[in-house]
Amino acid sequence: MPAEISGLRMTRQRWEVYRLLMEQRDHPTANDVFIRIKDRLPNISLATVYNCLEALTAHGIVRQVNFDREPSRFCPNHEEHGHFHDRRSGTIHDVSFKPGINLADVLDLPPGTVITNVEITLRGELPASPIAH
Amino acid sequence: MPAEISGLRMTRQRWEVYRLLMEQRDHPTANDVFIRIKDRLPNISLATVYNCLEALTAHGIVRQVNFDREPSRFCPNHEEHGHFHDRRSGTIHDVSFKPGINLADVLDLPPGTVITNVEITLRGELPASPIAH
DNA sequence: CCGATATCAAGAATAATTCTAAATCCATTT
DNA sequence: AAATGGATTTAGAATTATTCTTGATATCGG
Repeated sequence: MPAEISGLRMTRQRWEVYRLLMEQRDHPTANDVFIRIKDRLPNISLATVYNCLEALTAHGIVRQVNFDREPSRFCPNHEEHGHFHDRRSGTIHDVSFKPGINLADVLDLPPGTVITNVEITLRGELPASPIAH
Repeated sequence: MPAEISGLRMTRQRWEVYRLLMEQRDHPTANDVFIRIKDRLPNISLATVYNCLEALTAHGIVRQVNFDREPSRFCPNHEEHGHFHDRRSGTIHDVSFKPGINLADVLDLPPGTVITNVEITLRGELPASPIAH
């Protein structure tokens, strides 16, 4: 366990939360993390999971993703990306821009606008997998 | 008051909620609507405001907009557009794509993906108004 | 006008998240 | 190593936006 990541001192709990997000990249909720992490930290509390996720988020180590008013989900992907929620499977997928595309270039914003944060969420259906039939 | 809009039967309450959203396009929350609408409907309940907003949303007459986990906001703008939250003033502005830009063209999605819903939210700072100095 | 159905109102219930207070941990100094 | 002080963890209470429940009220077709 590193002593710190991005200036955030690592504790056992923060490290295990971070590790779980890195290993299970399906955008779990705080409660999902709480349930899954009990293998390794049987005594952790839900409040601590929230604390850890908040600390990791505040330091830019993980990203909080919201779909409408559903429970927040968390992912450790640093690339600028959006999220696609597949109605059919209920799974969430990272979506990036096509190479060379810059968000500021496609949006109609006054010149000089500073964008500090972007959230793009999509819902729909992915095509049936070409491998699957 | 029309008998219905987009297949939704208009009631006094729904009509006033709708009218308020059309007239005050600053993306109010349900509670904002509740407070503002008391002039016209002193006996309306917050639950009814929620009911009306839900009915209007379900019929595509207004749109529910979420910023992180803040209270939902509502707007009657039907154009495909995103929302920019200006940190300096706290105001929310509609943002559209530049003419000719199609979201599906700039995102890296598998061919055949069906997008049913898009939400784009931005945070940042608008430039100081060029008129203002 | 009458009955069926939809809507409204008031307050209780829900659920995600945050807060509180006490216990514990950890790094540093004595 | 013990003491100190600050950060972290824990458990449970509190908060808050929203939804649900129930009974009352309004509305529509006949």
